[in-house]
Amino acid sequence: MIQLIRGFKDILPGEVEVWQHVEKITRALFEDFGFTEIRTPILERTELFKRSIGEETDIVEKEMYTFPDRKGDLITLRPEATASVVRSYIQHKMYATDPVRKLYTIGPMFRRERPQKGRYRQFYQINAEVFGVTSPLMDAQVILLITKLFERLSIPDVKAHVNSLGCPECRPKFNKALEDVLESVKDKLCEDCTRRSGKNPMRTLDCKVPSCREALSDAPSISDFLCTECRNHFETFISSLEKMDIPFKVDKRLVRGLDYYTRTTFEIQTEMLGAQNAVAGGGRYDGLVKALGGPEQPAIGFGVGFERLIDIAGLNVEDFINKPSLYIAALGDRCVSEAFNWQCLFNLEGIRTEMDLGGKSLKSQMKRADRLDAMHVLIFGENELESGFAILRNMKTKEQTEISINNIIDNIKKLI
RNA sequence: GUGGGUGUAGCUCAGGUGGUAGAGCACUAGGUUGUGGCCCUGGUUGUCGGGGGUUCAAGUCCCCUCACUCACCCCA
Repeated sequence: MIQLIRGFKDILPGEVEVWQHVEKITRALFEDFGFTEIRTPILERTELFKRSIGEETDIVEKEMYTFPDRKGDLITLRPEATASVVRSYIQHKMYATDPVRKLYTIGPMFRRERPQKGRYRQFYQINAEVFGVTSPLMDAQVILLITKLFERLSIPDVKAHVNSLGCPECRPKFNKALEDVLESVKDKLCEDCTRRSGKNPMRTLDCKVPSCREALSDAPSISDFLCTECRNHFETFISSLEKMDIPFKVDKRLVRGLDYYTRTTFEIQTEMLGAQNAVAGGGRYDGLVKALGGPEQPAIGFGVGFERLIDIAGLNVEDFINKPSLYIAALGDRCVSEAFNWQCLFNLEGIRTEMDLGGKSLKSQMKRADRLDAMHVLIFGENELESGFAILRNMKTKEQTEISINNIIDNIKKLI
């Protein structure tokens, strides 16, 4: 037997209904906030991800599905959505008609990591990006949007963690100060942190190894190094979160794994996912559009892990499954072929109707109608064919009524 | 990439110290010659994850491998 690929997953009937429900809620909310959908390819030139996410990141270094196509060009299954959306924004010169664009997309991402709870090699993300707005008010609105999404999906116990990573003006000063501290405690750091110290010192801040946390307990905080503009930006952001009554926590150790972030970053965390505590994450990336060859346009965006969302949403599959409203139990060849016509007509009228074409006994047809949870059963055998009246049984009340076979579609439409 | 746990019927799982595979549920047929759920009776289903080894004999012991799962790492 051929099995699906490790870390990949079938979404089966039953689950799909829940997915559709979550998508529906998401689209409605995002569109109310002025977002429009964009769909980009899942394959892009490898270069795009290297330049946006960063060469030194774990994603690019060891998690991407990259391979040469038949001409030898290196292409990659997208590990995240932002790079593609930015590419598309630039390529189609969306900034020309109106630099302010609010885009969302829902689709699969691919990362070759070891699978575990809440982590798949193909996973779905809801993504939203806002281009062309510098104001921190937009940062707050983005958090509001995520918070409301969770609220509408009745997701309990999530908390927004927020931080500022500064900008190309102030971050180097912070990095310098951090590097000095790292240098002074370098013999206490774990192997990973030693490596990070040189390449990406900020990432040592979210190391979970206790000895590293201890060694870095009085490491400088980025908030002490923010330039005036970044500080103002962050403060306005915080105060507008407060004004909107959005619960959040300033988390100075919140650093993120992608290089393109500037200023505001955030993560929505939960205790319900085992080791994976982030359901959503994102931030501002004011330099990325330009870095990828576009004009200087600020941007902010986030991704929500679809599987993780569904994991903690506690939605009942039963509430979403589609039950037939009518089951036709026909007996004998003549009745089956007549009933078959009716079934087609009912379906075309929007009345979901099931029947058995295999010549089964009435008892077994009733059993199946029961299993499918059909509301009504239409019984139609030789007796009914002769009398001209079929029997309609209500499966809940067990009430049975005779229905004239002439105009049976209309007669039944009136009753169910 | 590293470590732990688990792989037996469609599902949930039994199968001391090796002796040739079971239960419940599900499915199906009948009891009820044309009426579902409850009850009763019968029936179907297995490459015991895969490969190799030890043995007269392996679901059981040994080796290898694969998958699932949880954790590290990282992230959605």
